[in-house]
Amino acid sequence: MSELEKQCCPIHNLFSFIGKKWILLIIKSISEGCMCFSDIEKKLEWINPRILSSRLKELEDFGFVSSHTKENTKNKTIYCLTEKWMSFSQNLDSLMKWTKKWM
Amino acid sequence: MSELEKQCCPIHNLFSFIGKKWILLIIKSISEGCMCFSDIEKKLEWINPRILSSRLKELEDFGFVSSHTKENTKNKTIYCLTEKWMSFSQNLDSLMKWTKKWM
DNA sequence: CGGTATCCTATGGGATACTG
DNA sequence: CAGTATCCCATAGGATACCG
Repeated sequence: MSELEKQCCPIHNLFSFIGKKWILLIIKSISEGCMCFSDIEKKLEWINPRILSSRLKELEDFGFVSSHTKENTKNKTIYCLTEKWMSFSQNLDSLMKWTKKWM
Repeated sequence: MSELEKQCCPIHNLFSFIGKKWILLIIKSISEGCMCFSDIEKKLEWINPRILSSRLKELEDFGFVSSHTKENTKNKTIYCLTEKWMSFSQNLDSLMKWTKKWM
């Protein structure tokens, strides 16, 4: 990998991940409070369950979402945002200001 | 479009655009100084000319790159970064710090 | 309810050859 | 040199049906 690529790679990975379809909408949904699968499905009326399932896994792998399966409640899994996302989201304010001015 | 989508859309557009393959590498190349097509091609050794051409157009449409065709020099077009990119790039420092800590 | 499986199409983008 | 044209394949993701 060239020097150029080394410099760009982490930012590219970050942007291409967050830029994926549904990712931000899913995060925004969960940001209103931890949610189970069908809650998110309802919020994002047109999402395909296959896509939602795979996005949630990707979000977990990336570290922006954590999932917890509640005992006793027959497989009820809830999804929450992580510290990693909270930390990242601090960058969003200035980015949103930028988009308002330039996009 | 739902309220949720309205909130996320500009950021999504921004991230999905910058997250595209080659976009950051092209920008990084040009950031060393305005360049013509073949200069960028040489820097990014493995890029397909069809892709480079289309990415440069997208970058122009997005407003991150401007192109100027020099008279007298038979179709020599040079590509430069714009104010819009310069303004955006001010957000990159904190993002890079974030990636160093979290990715 | 909380997902998986299957199918299908559209788009992305690489390889290569070509043009003014 | 500065792209464009053609072809081709892999992946993304929507539709729908199904399962424990």
